[in-house]
Amino acid sequence: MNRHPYHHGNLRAVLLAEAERTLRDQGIDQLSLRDLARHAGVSHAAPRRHFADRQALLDALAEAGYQRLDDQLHAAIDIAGDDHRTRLRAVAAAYIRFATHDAALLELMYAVKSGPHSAALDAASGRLLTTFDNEVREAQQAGTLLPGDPGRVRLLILAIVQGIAGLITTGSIDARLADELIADAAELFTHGPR
Amino acid sequence: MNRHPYHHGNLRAVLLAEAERTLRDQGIDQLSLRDLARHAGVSHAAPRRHFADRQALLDALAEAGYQRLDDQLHAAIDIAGDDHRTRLRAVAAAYIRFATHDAALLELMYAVKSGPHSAALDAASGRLLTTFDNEVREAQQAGTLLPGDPGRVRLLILAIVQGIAGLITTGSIDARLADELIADAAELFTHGPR
DNA sequence: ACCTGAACACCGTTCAAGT
DNA sequence: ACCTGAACACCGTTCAAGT
Repeated sequence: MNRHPYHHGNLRAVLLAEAERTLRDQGIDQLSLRDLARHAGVSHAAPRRHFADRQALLDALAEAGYQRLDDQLHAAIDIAGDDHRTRLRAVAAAYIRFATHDAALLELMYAVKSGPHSAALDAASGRLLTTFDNEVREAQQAGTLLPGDPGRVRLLILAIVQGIAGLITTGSIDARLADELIADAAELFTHGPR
Repeated sequence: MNRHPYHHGNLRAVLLAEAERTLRDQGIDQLSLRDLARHAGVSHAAPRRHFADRQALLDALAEAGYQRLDDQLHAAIDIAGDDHRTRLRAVAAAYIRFATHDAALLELMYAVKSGPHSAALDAASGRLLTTFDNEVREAQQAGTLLPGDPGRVRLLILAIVQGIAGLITTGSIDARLADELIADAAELFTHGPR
Protein backbone atom coordinates (compact mmCIF):
# COMPACT_ATOMS: atom_id res chain seq x y z
CA MET A 1 0.00 0.00 0.00
CA ASN A 2 3.01 2.29 0.51
CA ARG A 3 4.51 4.09 -2.43
CA HIS A 4 7.84 2.39 -1.81
CA PRO A 5 7.02 -1.08 -0.53
CA TYR A 6 9.96 -2.66 -2.35
CA HIS A 7 12.61 -1.18 -0.15
CA HIS A 8 11.20 -3.29 2.63
CA GLY A 9 12.20 -6.66 1.35
CA ASN A 10 9.03 -7.98 -0.23
CA LEU A 11 9.93 -7.50 -3.90
CA ARG A 12 10.91 -11.14 -4.18
CA ALA A 13 7.51 -12.30 -2.92
CA VAL A 14 5.66 -9.81 -5.13
CA LEU A 15 7.57 -10.98 -8.21
CA LEU A 16 6.91 -14.64 -7.44
CA ALA A 17 3.19 -14.07 -6.89
CA GLU A 18 2.80 -12.10 -10.12
CA ALA A 19 4.89 -14.66 -12.01
CA GLU A 20 2.65 -17.48 -10.81
CA ARG A 21 -0.41 -15.57 -11.99
CA THR A 22 1.08 -14.83 -15.40
CA LEU A 23 2.18 -18.44 -15.77
CA ARG A 24 -1.37 -19.61 -15.07
CA ASP A 25 -3.19 -17.04 -17.17
CA GLN A 26 -0.86 -16.55 -20.12
CA GLY A 27 1.68 -19.35 -20.24
CA ILE A 28 5.42 -19.49 -19.81
CA ASP A 29 6.15 -17.77 -23.15
CA GLN A 30 4.55 -14.59 -21.85
CA LEU A 31 6.55 -14.62 -18.61
CA SER A 32 9.12 -11.83 -18.85
CA LEU A 33 11.34 -10.42 -16.12
CA ARG A 34 10.98 -6.91 -17.53
CA ASP A 35 7.20 -7.24 -17.50
CA LEU A 36 7.21 -8.45 -13.91
CA ALA A 37 9.41 -5.52 -12.94
CA ARG A 38 7.02 -3.09 -14.65
CA HIS A 39 4.03 -4.57 -12.82
CA ALA A 40 5.90 -4.27 -9.53
CA GLY A 41 6.81 -0.66 -10.29
CA VAL A 42 10.57 -1.16 -10.19
CA SER A 43 13.27 -0.85 -12.80
CA HIS A 44 13.96 -3.76 -15.14
CA ALA A 45 17.25 -4.50 -13.36
CA ALA A 46 15.77 -4.67 -9.87
CA PRO A 47 14.74 -8.36 -9.99
CA ARG A 48 18.43 -9.22 -10.42
CA ARG A 49 18.92 -8.70 -6.65
CA HIS A 50 16.50 -11.54 -5.94
CA PHE A 51 16.90 -13.84 -8.95
CA ALA A 52 20.25 -14.20 -10.69
CA ASP A 53 18.55 -14.83 -14.02
CA ARG A 54 15.24 -15.94 -15.52
CA GLN A 55 15.98 -19.59 -14.79
CA ALA A 56 16.47 -18.82 -11.10
CA LEU A 57 12.95 -17.34 -11.01
CA LEU A 58 11.58 -20.46 -12.72
CA ASP A 59 13.41 -22.66 -10.20
CA ALA A 60 11.85 -20.73 -7.33
CA LEU A 61 8.39 -21.08 -8.92
CA ALA A 62 8.90 -24.83 -9.29
CA GLU A 63 10.02 -25.22 -5.69
CA ALA A 64 6.99 -23.31 -4.41
CA GLY A 65 4.83 -25.43 -6.70
CA TYR A 66 6.11 -28.69 -5.22
CA GLN A 67 5.49 -27.34 -1.74
CA ARG A 68 1.95 -26.25 -2.54
CA LEU A 69 1.07 -29.50 -4.32
CA ASP A 70 2.31 -31.52 -1.36
CA ASP A 71 0.24 -29.36 1.00
CA GLN A 72 -2.88 -29.89 -1.11
CA LEU A 73 -2.36 -33.66 -1.22
CA HIS A 74 -1.99 -33.78 2.55
CA ALA A 75 -5.13 -31.69 2.95
CA ALA A 76 -7.03 -34.09 0.67
CA ILE A 77 -5.73 -37.09 2.63
CA ASP A 78 -6.76 -35.55 5.94
CA ILE A 79 -10.30 -34.94 4.72
CA ALA A 80 -10.59 -38.42 3.18
CA GLY A 81 -10.20 -40.21 6.51
CA ASP A 82 -9.09 -43.77 7.12
CA ASP A 83 -10.40 -45.79 4.18
CA HIS A 84 -7.53 -46.41 1.76
CA ARG A 85 -9.73 -46.61 -1.31
CA THR A 86 -11.15 -43.19 -0.48
CA ARG A 87 -7.70 -41.79 0.30
CA LEU A 88 -6.17 -42.99 -2.97
CA ARG A 89 -8.98 -41.48 -5.00
CA ALA A 90 -8.74 -38.26 -3.01
CA VAL A 91 -5.00 -38.02 -3.73
CA ALA A 92 -5.56 -38.70 -7.44
CA ALA A 93 -8.34 -36.11 -7.58
CA ALA A 94 -6.24 -33.49 -5.75
CA TYR A 95 -3.28 -34.10 -8.06
CA ILE A 96 -5.45 -33.77 -11.15
CA ARG A 97 -7.05 -30.62 -9.76
CA PHE A 98 -3.59 -29.09 -9.38
CA ALA A 99 -2.52 -30.34 -12.81
CA THR A 100 -5.47 -28.71 -14.53
CA HIS A 101 -5.50 -25.49 -12.51
CA ASP A 102 -1.74 -24.97 -12.86
CA ALA A 103 -0.85 -26.95 -15.98
CA ALA A 104 2.01 -24.65 -17.03
CA LEU A 105 3.44 -24.65 -13.50
CA LEU A 106 3.37 -28.45 -13.28
CA GLU A 107 5.09 -28.70 -16.65
CA LEU A 108 7.71 -26.27 -15.41
CA MET A 109 8.13 -28.30 -12.22
CA TYR A 110 8.93 -31.43 -14.22
CA ALA A 111 11.15 -29.59 -16.71
CA VAL A 112 13.18 -28.02 -13.92
CA LYS A 113 13.42 -31.37 -12.15
CA SER A 114 14.91 -33.06 -15.21
CA GLY A 115 17.64 -30.45 -15.60
CA PRO A 116 20.21 -29.41 -13.00
CA HIS A 117 18.43 -28.27 -9.84
CA SER A 118 18.96 -26.97 -6.34
CA ALA A 119 18.97 -28.91 -3.09
CA ALA A 120 15.86 -27.02 -1.97
CA LEU A 121 13.98 -28.13 -5.08
CA ASP A 122 15.14 -31.69 -4.57
CA ALA A 123 13.92 -31.61 -0.98
CA ALA A 124 10.51 -30.24 -2.03
CA SER A 125 10.00 -32.84 -4.75
CA GLY A 126 11.29 -35.52 -2.38
CA ARG A 127 8.59 -34.65 0.14
CA LEU A 128 5.97 -35.05 -2.58
CA LEU A 129 7.34 -38.46 -3.52
CA THR A 130 7.27 -39.54 0.12
CA THR A 131 3.63 -38.51 0.38
CA PHE A 132 2.81 -40.72 -2.60
CA ASP A 133 4.92 -43.60 -1.35
CA ASN A 134 3.29 -43.65 2.06
CA GLU A 135 -0.20 -43.83 0.59
CA VAL A 136 0.71 -46.66 -1.76
CA ARG A 137 2.50 -48.65 0.93
CA GLU A 138 -0.32 -48.29 3.44
CA ALA A 139 -2.95 -49.18 0.86
CA GLN A 140 -1.00 -52.26 -0.12
CA GLN A 141 -0.58 -53.34 3.50
CA ALA A 142 -4.30 -52.90 4.02
CA GLY A 143 -4.90 -55.11 0.99
CA THR A 144 -6.72 -52.34 -0.86
CA LEU A 145 -4.16 -52.03 -3.63
CA LEU A 146 -2.89 -54.87 -5.77
CA PRO A 147 0.32 -56.46 -4.46
CA GLY A 148 3.76 -56.27 -6.08
CA ASP A 149 6.85 -54.08 -5.95
CA PRO A 150 5.62 -50.89 -4.21
CA GLY A 151 7.99 -48.76 -6.27
CA ARG A 152 6.58 -50.07 -9.54
CA VAL A 153 3.00 -49.82 -8.36
CA ARG A 154 3.62 -46.23 -7.31
CA LEU A 155 5.16 -45.40 -10.69
CA LEU A 156 2.26 -47.00 -12.57
CA ILE A 157 -0.25 -44.99 -10.55
CA LEU A 158 1.81 -41.84 -11.03
CA ALA A 159 1.96 -42.51 -14.77
CA ILE A 160 -1.77 -42.98 -15.20
CA VAL A 161 -2.70 -40.02 -12.99
CA GLN A 162 -0.27 -37.76 -14.81
CA GLY A 163 -1.48 -39.21 -18.12
CA ILE A 164 -5.11 -38.40 -17.32
CA ALA A 165 -4.10 -34.90 -16.24
CA GLY A 166 -2.33 -34.49 -19.59
CA LEU A 167 -5.46 -35.55 -21.48
CA ILE A 168 -7.40 -32.78 -19.71
CA THR A 169 -4.69 -30.18 -20.27
CA THR A 170 -4.50 -30.89 -23.99
CA GLY A 171 -8.26 -30.65 -24.28
CA SER A 172 -8.70 -34.31 -25.24
CA ILE A 173 -11.20 -34.94 -22.44
CA ASP A 174 -13.31 -32.90 -20.02
CA ALA A 175 -13.53 -33.06 -16.23
CA ARG A 176 -16.52 -35.41 -16.25
CA LEU A 177 -14.79 -37.98 -18.45
CA ALA A 178 -11.66 -37.58 -16.33
CA ASP A 179 -13.63 -38.59 -13.25
CA GLU A 180 -14.86 -41.70 -15.07
CA LEU A 181 -11.31 -42.57 -16.11
CA ILE A 182 -10.08 -42.19 -12.53
CA ALA A 183 -12.89 -44.50 -11.42
CA ASP A 184 -11.89 -47.01 -14.12
CA ALA A 185 -8.24 -46.82 -13.08
CA ALA A 186 -9.10 -47.16 -9.39
CA GLU A 187 -11.19 -50.23 -10.23
CA LEU A 188 -8.27 -51.69 -12.16
CA PHE A 189 -5.74 -51.07 -9.41
CA THR A 190 -7.88 -52.19 -6.49
CA HIS A 191 -10.22 -54.92 -7.75
CA GLY A 192 -8.84 -56.00 -11.08
CA PRO A 193 -10.74 -55.73 -14.37
CA ARG A 194 -13.42 -58.33 -13.68
CA MET B 1 25.40 -28.60 -52.91
CA ASN B 2 24.92 -25.49 -55.09
CA ARG B 3 25.80 -22.11 -53.75
CA HIS B 4 22.24 -20.95 -54.29
CA PRO B 5 20.01 -23.92 -53.59
CA TYR B 6 17.34 -21.76 -51.97
CA HIS B 7 16.14 -20.22 -55.13
CA HIS B 8 14.99 -23.65 -56.20
CA GLY B 9 12.17 -24.06 -53.73
CA ASN B 10 13.67 -26.24 -51.00
CA LEU B 11 14.21 -23.59 -48.31
CA ARG B 12 11.03 -24.65 -46.55
CA ALA B 13 12.20 -28.26 -46.31
CA VAL B 14 15.70 -27.23 -45.20
CA LEU B 15 14.28 -25.00 -42.47
CA LEU B 16 11.94 -27.72 -41.22
CA ALA B 17 14.71 -30.34 -41.10
CA GLU B 18 17.08 -28.05 -39.24
CA ALA B 19 14.29 -26.97 -36.87
CA GLU B 20 13.52 -30.59 -36.03
CA ARG B 21 17.18 -31.21 -35.27
CA THR B 22 17.49 -28.12 -33.06
CA LEU B 23 14.27 -29.03 -31.26
CA ARG B 24 15.63 -32.49 -30.49
CA ASP B 25 19.17 -31.44 -29.53
CA GLN B 26 18.61 -28.14 -27.80
CA GLY B 27 14.95 -27.72 -26.95
CA ILE B 28 12.26 -25.31 -28.07
CA ASP B 29 13.76 -22.33 -26.25
CA GLN B 30 16.80 -22.42 -28.51
CA LEU B 31 14.71 -22.59 -31.68
CA SER B 32 15.01 -19.20 -33.39
CA LEU B 33 13.92 -18.22 -36.88
CA ARG B 34 16.97 -15.99 -37.29
CA ASP B 35 19.26 -18.85 -36.31
CA LEU B 36 17.59 -21.21 -38.78
CA ALA B 37 17.99 -18.59 -41.52
CA ARG B 38 21.69 -18.22 -40.67
CA HIS B 39 22.21 -21.98 -40.84
CA ALA B 40 20.45 -22.08 -44.19
CA GLY B 41 22.57 -19.22 -45.49
CA VAL B 42 19.69 -16.85 -46.17
CA SER B 43 18.68 -13.50 -44.72
CA HIS B 44 16.68 -13.39 -41.50
CA ALA B 45 13.58 -12.29 -43.39
CA ALA B 46 13.65 -15.12 -45.94
CA PRO B 47 11.73 -17.69 -43.83
CA ARG B 48 8.77 -15.32 -43.91
CA ARG B 49 7.97 -16.52 -47.44
CA HIS B 50 7.39 -20.05 -46.13
CA PHE B 51 6.18 -19.50 -42.58
CA ALA B 52 4.06 -16.48 -41.69
CA ASP B 53 5.53 -16.41 -38.19
CA ARG B 54 7.26 -18.60 -35.64
CA GLN B 55 4.02 -20.28 -34.67
CA ALA B 56 3.42 -21.33 -38.28
CA LEU B 57 6.79 -23.10 -38.26
CA LEU B 58 5.89 -24.87 -35.00
CA ASP B 59 2.53 -25.90 -36.49
CA ALA B 60 4.31 -27.41 -39.50
CA LEU B 61 6.72 -29.27 -37.20
CA ALA B 62 3.80 -30.65 -35.20
CA GLU B 63 1.96 -31.80 -38.30
CA ALA B 64 5.05 -33.59 -39.63
CA GLY B 65 5.50 -35.11 -36.17
CA TYR B 66 1.99 -36.57 -36.14
CA GLN B 67 2.56 -38.02 -39.60
CA ARG B 68 5.89 -39.59 -38.66
CA LEU B 69 4.58 -41.01 -35.37
CA ASP B 70 1.64 -42.57 -37.19
CA ASP B 71 4.01 -44.09 -39.77
CA GLN B 72 6.20 -45.57 -37.02
CA LEU B 73 3.19 -47.07 -35.23
CA HIS B 74 2.00 -48.68 -38.46
CA ALA B 75 5.49 -50.06 -39.09
CA ALA B 76 5.57 -51.54 -35.58
CA ILE B 77 2.13 -53.09 -36.08
CA ASP B 78 3.16 -54.63 -39.40
CA ILE B 79 6.22 -56.23 -37.86
CA ALA B 80 4.30 -57.47 -34.82
CA GLY B 81 2.03 -59.73 -36.84
CA ASP B 82 -1.42 -61.05 -35.92
CA ASP B 83 -1.32 -61.60 -32.15
CA HIS B 84 -3.12 -58.73 -30.46
CA ARG B 85 -1.08 -58.93 -27.28
CA THR B 86 2.11 -58.57 -29.30
CA ARG B 87 0.64 -55.78 -31.41
CA LEU B 88 -0.51 -53.74 -28.40
CA ARG B 89 2.90 -53.97 -26.78
CA ALA B 90 4.59 -53.10 -30.07
CA VAL B 91 2.43 -49.98 -30.41
CA ALA B 92 3.15 -48.95 -26.83
CA ALA B 93 6.89 -49.52 -27.31
CA ALA B 94 6.93 -47.55 -30.60
CA TYR B 95 5.05 -44.67 -29.02
CA ILE B 96 7.43 -44.55 -26.07
CA ARG B 97 10.42 -44.73 -28.41
CA PHE B 98 9.12 -41.67 -30.25
CA ALA B 99 8.29 -39.91 -26.98
CA THR B 100 11.81 -40.34 -25.64
CA HIS B 101 13.67 -39.67 -28.90
CA ASP B 102 11.60 -36.56 -29.68
CA ALA B 103 10.31 -35.46 -26.32
CA ALA B 104 10.28 -31.74 -27.17
CA LEU B 105 8.53 -32.41 -30.47
CA LEU B 106 5.82 -34.52 -28.81
CA GLU B 107 5.27 -31.80 -26.23
CA LEU B 108 4.96 -29.30 -29.05
CA MET B 109 2.50 -31.57 -30.86
CA TYR B 110 0.20 -31.65 -27.84
CA ALA B 111 0.60 -27.94 -27.14
CA VAL B 112 -0.28 -27.03 -30.71
CA LYS B 113 -3.21 -29.43 -30.64
CA SER B 114 -4.73 -27.78 -27.58
CA GLY B 115 -4.60 -24.29 -29.11
CA PRO B 116 -6.16 -23.20 -32.39
CA HIS B 117 -4.86 -25.36 -35.22
CA SER B 118 -5.09 -26.00 -38.94
CA ALA B 119 -7.21 -28.57 -40.75
CA ALA B 120 -4.05 -30.37 -41.91
CA LEU B 121 -2.88 -30.77 -38.31
CA ASP B 122 -6.30 -32.00 -37.30
CA ALA B 123 -6.23 -34.58 -40.09
CA ALA B 124 -2.75 -35.79 -39.10
CA SER B 125 -3.64 -36.16 -35.42
CA GLY B 126 -6.94 -37.75 -36.44
CA ARG B 127 -5.11 -40.46 -38.38
CA LEU B 128 -3.03 -41.21 -35.29
CA LEU B 129 -6.14 -41.53 -33.16
CA THR B 130 -7.70 -43.88 -35.71
CA THR B 131 -4.61 -46.09 -35.60
CA PHE B 132 -4.95 -46.34 -31.83
CA ASP B 133 -8.69 -46.91 -31.98
CA ASN B 134 -8.41 -49.74 -34.48
CA GLU B 135 -5.89 -51.62 -32.36
CA VAL B 136 -7.96 -51.28 -29.20
CA ARG B 137 -11.19 -52.33 -30.93
CA GLU B 138 -9.62 -55.35 -32.60
CA ALA B 139 -7.90 -56.44 -29.38
CA GLN B 140 -11.20 -56.15 -27.52
CA GLN B 141 -13.06 -58.16 -30.16
CA ALA B 142 -10.37 -60.82 -29.98
CA GLY B 143 -10.87 -60.94 -26.21
CA THR B 144 -7.27 -59.92 -25.56
CA LEU B 145 -8.14 -56.61 -23.93
CA LEU B 146 -10.51 -56.13 -21.05
CA PRO B 147 -14.09 -55.30 -22.14
CA GLY B 148 -15.88 -51.99 -21.61
CA ASP B 149 -16.41 -48.73 -23.47
CA PRO B 150 -13.70 -48.80 -26.21
CA GLY B 151 -13.29 -45.04 -26.03
CA ARG B 152 -12.56 -45.13 -22.31
CA VAL B 153 -10.25 -48.12 -22.62
CA ARG B 154 -8.35 -46.34 -25.38
CA LEU B 155 -8.02 -43.20 -23.26
CA LEU B 156 -6.80 -45.17 -20.26
CA ILE B 157 -4.14 -46.89 -22.37
CA LEU B 158 -3.18 -43.58 -23.94
CA ALA B 159 -2.90 -42.03 -20.48
CA ILE B 160 -0.66 -44.72 -19.06
CA VAL B 161 1.57 -44.92 -22.14
CA GLN B 162 1.97 -41.14 -22.21
CA GLY B 163 2.48 -41.17 -18.45
CA ILE B 164 5.30 -43.72 -18.70
CA ALA B 165 6.87 -41.72 -21.52
CA GLY B 166 6.74 -38.66 -19.28
CA LEU B 167 8.50 -40.51 -16.46
CA ILE B 168 11.35 -41.32 -18.85
CA THR B 169 11.53 -37.79 -20.24
CA THR B 170 11.74 -36.24 -16.79
CA GLY B 171 14.48 -38.67 -15.81
CA SER B 172 12.39 -40.39 -13.12
CA ILE B 173 12.96 -43.83 -14.64
CA ASP B 174 15.27 -45.44 -17.18
CA ALA B 175 14.45 -47.51 -20.26
CA ARG B 176 14.77 -50.85 -18.44
CA LEU B 177 12.29 -49.87 -15.74
CA ALA B 178 10.02 -48.44 -18.43
CA ASP B 179 9.89 -51.84 -20.10
CA GLU B 180 8.92 -53.44 -16.82
CA LEU B 181 6.18 -50.86 -16.30
CA ILE B 182 4.83 -51.51 -19.79
CA ALA B 183 4.78 -55.22 -19.00
CA ASP B 184 2.95 -54.50 -15.71
CA ALA B 185 0.43 -52.31 -17.52
CA ALA B 186 -0.07 -54.87 -20.28
CA GLU B 187 -0.70 -57.52 -17.63
CA LEU B 188 -3.22 -55.26 -15.94
CA PHE B 189 -5.10 -54.46 -19.14
CA THR B 190 -5.16 -57.97 -20.55
CA HIS B 191 -5.28 -60.40 -17.63
CA GLY B 192 -6.14 -58.34 -14.63
CA PRO B 193 -3.95 -57.97 -11.54
CA ARG B 194 -4.16 -61.55 -10.28
C1' DA C 1 8.04 -15.82 -57.08
C1' DC C 2 11.50 -15.39 -53.80
C1' DC C 3 15.00 -13.01 -51.15
C1' DT C 4 17.55 -8.74 -48.96
C1' DG C 5 18.50 -4.86 -45.70
C1' DA C 6 17.02 -1.49 -42.72
C1' DA C 7 13.94 -0.54 -39.08
C1' DC C 8 11.06 -1.18 -34.82
C1' DA C 9 9.71 -2.92 -30.49
C1' DC C 10 10.67 -6.22 -27.51
C1' DC C 11 13.83 -9.44 -24.58
C1' DG C 12 17.74 -11.08 -20.92
C1' DT C 13 21.90 -9.70 -18.98
C1' DT C 14 25.62 -6.66 -17.33
C1' DC C 15 27.58 -2.85 -14.80
C1' DA C 16 28.68 1.59 -13.08
C1' DA C 17 26.32 4.68 -10.35
C1' DG C 18 22.97 6.28 -7.05
C1' DT C 19 20.29 6.12 -2.12
C1' DA D 1 21.50 -3.68 1.12
C1' DC D 2 18.78 -2.57 -2.63
C1' DC D 3 17.53 -0.13 -6.77
C1' DT D 4 18.35 2.84 -11.26
C1' DG D 5 19.73 3.94 -16.09
C1' DA D 6 22.43 3.22 -19.92
C1' DA D 7 24.35 -0.22 -22.78
C1' DC D 8 24.87 -4.65 -25.43
C1' DA D 9 23.57 -8.59 -27.95
C1' DC D 10 19.92 -11.03 -29.10
C1' DC D 11 14.85 -11.86 -30.75
C1' DG D 12 10.25 -11.71 -33.95
C1' DT D 13 8.03 -8.98 -37.21
C1' DT D 14 7.32 -5.58 -40.90
C1' DC D 15 8.13 -3.44 -45.33
C1' DA D 16 10.17 -1.18 -49.15
C1' DA D 17 13.32 -2.57 -52.44
C1' DG D 18 15.97 -5.72 -55.23
C1' DT D 19 16.56 -10.06 -58.74
